[in-house]
Amino acid sequence: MRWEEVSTQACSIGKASSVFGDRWTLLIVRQIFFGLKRFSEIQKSLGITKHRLTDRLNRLIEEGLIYKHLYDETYNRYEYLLTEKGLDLYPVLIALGQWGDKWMKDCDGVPIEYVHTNCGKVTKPTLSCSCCGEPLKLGEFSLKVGPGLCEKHSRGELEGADKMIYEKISESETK
Amino acid sequence: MRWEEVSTQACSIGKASSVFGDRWTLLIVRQIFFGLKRFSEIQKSLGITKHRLTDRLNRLIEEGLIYKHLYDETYNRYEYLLTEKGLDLYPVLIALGQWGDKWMKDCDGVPIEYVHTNCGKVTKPTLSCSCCGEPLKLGEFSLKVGPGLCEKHSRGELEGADKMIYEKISESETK
DNA sequence: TAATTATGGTTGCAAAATGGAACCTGTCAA
DNA sequence: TTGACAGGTTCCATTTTGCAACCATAATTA
Repeated sequence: MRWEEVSTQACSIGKASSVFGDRWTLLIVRQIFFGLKRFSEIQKSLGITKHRLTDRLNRLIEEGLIYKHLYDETYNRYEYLLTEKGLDLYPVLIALGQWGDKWMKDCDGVPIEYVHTNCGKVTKPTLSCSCCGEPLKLGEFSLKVGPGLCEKHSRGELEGADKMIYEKISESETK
Repeated sequence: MRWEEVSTQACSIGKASSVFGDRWTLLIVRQIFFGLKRFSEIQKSLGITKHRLTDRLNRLIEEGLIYKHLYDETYNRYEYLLTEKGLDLYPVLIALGQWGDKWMKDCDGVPIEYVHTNCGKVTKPTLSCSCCGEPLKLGEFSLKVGPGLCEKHSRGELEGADKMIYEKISESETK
């Protein structure tokens, strides 16, 4: 599979990866999420070249994750803001942060904490079941072929990664 | 910041990104997570070149996310398995999948579903507060400078992305 | 008034990462 | 003894990225 084909996968993780499978994109989204909205802020903070940043911001605009807002007409200054689609990445950013906090920590402790406004406490966000609300732990859930893979399989359209995922998951289901 | 320096960030999302900031690494982890353990399975399913796959697998071993297991001595066959550190990425994979399900879906529906063994239902895993158990929605949590950033700031060690994140978050805290 | 600085870029070229294809070693199966 | 498969390695072309210089506009400073 060439890189351009990655986005054509049925698997949602694959599709999402096609947007974030490069050095900077996720870090740029992080910066905007944390409040760095202007070109120069993002560029200086990440040390990414302007060239590359222009490229990535345009890509993110094309993908509908951010939009450009002219906030000062006389100065002609822009800020980049997250759309609903972009904002909705917060579980990914938080999950990645939690993983980093746990597995790549240094001696100074957690760099950023999250305060749940409703209960007022510092929280370590956890994945939970949408039905029963219990934490979704490893080993307490199983994978299942969904309608998306199933339909494509019956039409004989599955190939590559999707096909092998289909096979592995159906195999594990019958066990 | 050069790419090699990304891993030196205090921010956990940055550190985590330094492992996954390339085209294939996260997809490889996904394949192993979904049950594709062998070199040739992963290689064929992703269509990645053997060269690149060797590279990425070695990197993942170095980082402690996977290990190589000789499961057939006479044939000299290996499988790649996730370590605890690698398995612990499941919330990231699931969160990314949920985002893709929502924002990059096609007409056939969700490709993969998760069944919560405890309650028996198909679940859409959600981030929840570790203290009160309520779903952690956008706008219902705030960011806070944690001990990691705080210590480094008082020692004057913050720079680049970390420094600007520190400033933005302290600013939002006082508001 | 002239020179300098800040923002938000673009352009051109060198360096690094990636992809494609061929090749290699060990084992088995026909 | 030929072929096939697993699990790689090597070499080279293509693509992506990084670096540095440049540009236009507006504001600030000397």
